[in-house]
Amino acid sequence: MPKQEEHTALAYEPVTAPDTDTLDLGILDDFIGMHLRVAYEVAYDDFAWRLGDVALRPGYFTILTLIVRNPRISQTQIGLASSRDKSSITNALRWMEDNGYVTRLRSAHDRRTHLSVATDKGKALQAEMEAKATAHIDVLNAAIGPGKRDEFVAQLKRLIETLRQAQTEANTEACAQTR
Amino acid sequence: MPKQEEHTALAYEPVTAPDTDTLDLGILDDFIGMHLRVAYEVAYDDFAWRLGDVALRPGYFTILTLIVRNPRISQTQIGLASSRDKSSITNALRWMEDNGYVTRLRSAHDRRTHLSVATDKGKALQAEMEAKATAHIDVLNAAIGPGKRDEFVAQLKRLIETLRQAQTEANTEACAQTR
DNA sequence: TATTGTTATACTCTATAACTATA
DNA sequence: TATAGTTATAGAGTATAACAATA
Repeated sequence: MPKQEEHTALAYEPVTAPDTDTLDLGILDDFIGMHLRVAYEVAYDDFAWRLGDVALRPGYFTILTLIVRNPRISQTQIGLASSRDKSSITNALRWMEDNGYVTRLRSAHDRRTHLSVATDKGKALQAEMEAKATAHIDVLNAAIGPGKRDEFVAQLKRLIETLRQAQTEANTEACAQTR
Repeated sequence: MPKQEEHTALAYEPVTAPDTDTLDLGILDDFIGMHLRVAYEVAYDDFAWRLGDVALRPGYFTILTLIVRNPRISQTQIGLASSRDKSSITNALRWMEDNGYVTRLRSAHDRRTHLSVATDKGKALQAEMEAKATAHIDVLNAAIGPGKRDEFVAQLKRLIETLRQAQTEANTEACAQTR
């Protein structure tokens, strides 16, 4: 028995595939989640492509920008502002420190917190990335439509807020029922 | 030397973190890529939560829907329509076949292509998922704004199209320069 | 030569849980 | 007890590249 047959029971019938150009997407055309995934992917790839030689990965731009604009920001704050868990911040921050983009201090008021500050090299890198981010955003804005950027971003934010609230409420209910 | 100091040169100075509520996001507020990532995440989580007991993962909904609405669709066609590589389709399809949701035939016209058809069980599952997807989409639409759904989706699609074209053109140029 | 699907492998991004040190 | 950050680990989702069968 050929290995392939282990998982597939192929019938050899005179059948043909539907026409690729007229596939019926049904509900998928309105299924925002799919479009969000693909949009995120192409946006990520475009920014990564524009960064080119610049060493940082796209995801690190967010973190470095937060540090440059908010000296002595803590890692918990970075996580909150970038919607990532603190454990996801640690690796990025270590890489930035190892490569001389960031220095970490320790708060005198609470010796648990590590406060990040950008070095001159870090500030220069952030400026370089921000210039490429601006070009990237310009292309996105053109695609979204002239003057439509603000509303589009507002819609994305409202989407995020609403779903987070719905989740929080669902959790609260689940807890209440356990009691 | 404490292990921690291998990577961090902490200075013990009297410094404090900035105020969490007034962090300066700078360009990040307009950085659509970040919002797209988070929006995708919360949308994915919301749909996964709504699916609950239903066995399929959110990503499989797209594939199963394509098969139900386009009987005898090929795996390459599924990949194209869902913006995924054919190798990513294989695993999903094997799982669906192993669990009796899908049957695969082979085209008589081109014996390389495997054509997928949903079983009754598969159709029932797709209907169940689609009902939950509808509720999910309703919440998203409310957040986006009444009557704004179509434009929002159109913007996402245009964004995807534009960036893909830009990438294609860049590749073409790169090839031309190699000659 | 090109294409369909399979396989093995690996990568990115991210989270969870257990831990240390501080509070 | 609770919080900040670290670490080890794992998971989801996806792609790349080499391959066999077929065109």
